[in-house]
Amino acid sequence: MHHQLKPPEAATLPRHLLEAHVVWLVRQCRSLRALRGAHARLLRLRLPRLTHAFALSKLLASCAASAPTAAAASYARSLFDQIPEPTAFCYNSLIRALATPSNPTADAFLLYRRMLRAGSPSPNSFTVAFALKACATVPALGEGRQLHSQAFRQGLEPSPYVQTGLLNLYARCEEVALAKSVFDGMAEDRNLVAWSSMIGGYSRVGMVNEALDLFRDMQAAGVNPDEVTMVSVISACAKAGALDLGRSVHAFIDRKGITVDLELSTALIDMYAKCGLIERARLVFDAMVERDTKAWSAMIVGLAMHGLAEDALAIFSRMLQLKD
DNA sequence: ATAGGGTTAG
Repeated sequence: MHHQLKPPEAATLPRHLLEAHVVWLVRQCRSLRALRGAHARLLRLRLPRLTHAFALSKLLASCAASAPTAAAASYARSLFDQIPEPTAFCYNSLIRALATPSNPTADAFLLYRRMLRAGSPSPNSFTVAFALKACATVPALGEGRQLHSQAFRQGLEPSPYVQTGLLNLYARCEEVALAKSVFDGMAEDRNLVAWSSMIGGYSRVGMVNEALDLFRDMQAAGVNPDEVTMVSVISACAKAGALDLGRSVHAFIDRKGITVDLELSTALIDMYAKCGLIERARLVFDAMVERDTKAWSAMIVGLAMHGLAEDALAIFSRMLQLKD
């Protein structure tokens, strides 16, 4: 009954009901295409001006929360441009949507700067957190450092989302000393994301002992690792070529009931291959319910490293067959 | 009025 709302009815309904309808309609959308469809239907309702702005904001936020693609970014920009007086919420959503891997220029950062220059609306912790994420995606260390000092000046630095955003930015930029100083400053607020990000940073630069020590500290601090944490821990074992350790970490994963998802399976394949247990790598690969290009590649590269060229080519053919 | 951090191969 909700979806049968017609323009003549829309004009007579109270605003909160129209807004509820907008929320309901946007929440149904599972894809950009669906979002565009909802947009078209909302336009036909000829909503009052304020409700229309509300609808555009909701569409924009949903677009920003969808898969970070170039298409989502450009649709988000077009939505933003239709909003007469964008609020901080709108800016935040667009900054979030612009943080795509296919958007190598720091557009999100430029928009943040434009917001600052205009003087209004004022950025909040969401703005900084999304902008930091964009800088981490690029990655853009210089822009991220500017965000850091501005966040400090605006008193937004204490937000845990800003903290983890900074930590992650530095970790992704391989600035482990900077990442560590943010991490140390978090003291009481160190949550799962902060621990995972810091462990990931150490693992990325090959500081495997630091990564593994931190993994132990994390457990001592009573924070339970999840599958994302374990990807970095397994990757540290792979880089160290530490088979015994890798096996015991794998046993830990099973014992704790941590989900071995696509990413963790790929990390395990890589670890077993690098540590010399290609058959265990193959077992993990065979047990996977879905495989992406990285999973196939980890298996193929692993077999190739072990001199199993024919097996590698056989897997490659299987991969090609499944593609079409 | 509405929203949010972390993951892997070569």
